[in-house]
Amino acid sequence: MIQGDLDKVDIQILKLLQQDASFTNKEIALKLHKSIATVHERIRRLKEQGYIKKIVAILDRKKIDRNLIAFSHVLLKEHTAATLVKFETEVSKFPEVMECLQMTGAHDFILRIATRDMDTYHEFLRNKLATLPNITTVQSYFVLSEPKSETAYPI
Amino acid sequence: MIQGDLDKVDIQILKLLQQDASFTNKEIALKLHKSIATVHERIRRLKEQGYIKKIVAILDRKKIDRNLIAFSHVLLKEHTAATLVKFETEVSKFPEVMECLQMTGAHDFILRIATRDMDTYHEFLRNKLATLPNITTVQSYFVLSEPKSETAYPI
DNA sequence: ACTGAAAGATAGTAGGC
DNA sequence: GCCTACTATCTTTCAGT
Repeated sequence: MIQGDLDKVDIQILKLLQQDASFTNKEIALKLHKSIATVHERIRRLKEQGYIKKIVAILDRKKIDRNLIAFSHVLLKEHTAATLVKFETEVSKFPEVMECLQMTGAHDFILRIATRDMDTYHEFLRNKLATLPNITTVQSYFVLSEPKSETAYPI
Repeated sequence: MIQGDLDKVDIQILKLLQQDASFTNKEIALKLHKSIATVHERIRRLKEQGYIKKIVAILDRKKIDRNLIAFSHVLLKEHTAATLVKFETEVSKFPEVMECLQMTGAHDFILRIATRDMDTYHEFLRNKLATLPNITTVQSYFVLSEPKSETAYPI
């Protein structure tokens, strides 16, 4: 199944809404040379069918005092199904963990951790992450700069 | 400066909009026990002052046929200012590159690459990424599963 | 700062092509 | 699948506290 049953107009709508979901139906209708009702119906369907998962606000993390982003590469001791699920469940409960990704290769999981600063990260590591059972190692890398940061998928 | 000049109500609004930006002012006003006009004015200010950078639609990547997410760890030959900027600029032009992060530690950059499948990634690597000057090595890791995936910062 | 109410714009619905 | 037209709801503004 390639691109489900999306036509050109659907793709254009998704492209626009990925960039800016505060476009009105009227604005989109103008850009795509369709009526407002058509655009409305398309978007309703794209939401209903799950192409659009949610509409969210993206904040400026520096302004809300989340200056440090860490990528923590985690290696576990065992890889039983139960161990993996347990780790995923527990680590997902920490609000500092924005992403938990199970990976191929040298590490089991990559975590994206947002904290105020290095001290706060250190605290998180010692008092939260490192207390989980079954962890072998955690290697921490930190974001120096973000030349590109997109939520939009190429379509 | 801790949390700029945001009060409790601002924080609550940001929390809500990070989770779901399609809440109406009325819904937010009800939740926070404020008037619609107050909520409206708060949100206007939060946008104007840059706390809210943008409102976007988050798509289901599997539905739009972006099944493979790769993290590509890139090491450059030189680290002159010109070299770094050149790399950042060029790599940011590729639509497959959703994120380009300069990192501390063993690698210079981590790239988040979204492609249809392994073949498409391989193609991207050979024909696009690996053609950039000054690259020493690219190590590719792939996402097996996403137990947690959030755009919302903890606040 | 916050509020209620008015005015204007938008989302959402219905019926027909 | 697309449209026009209508209604409900929401955003936005503003005078008043």
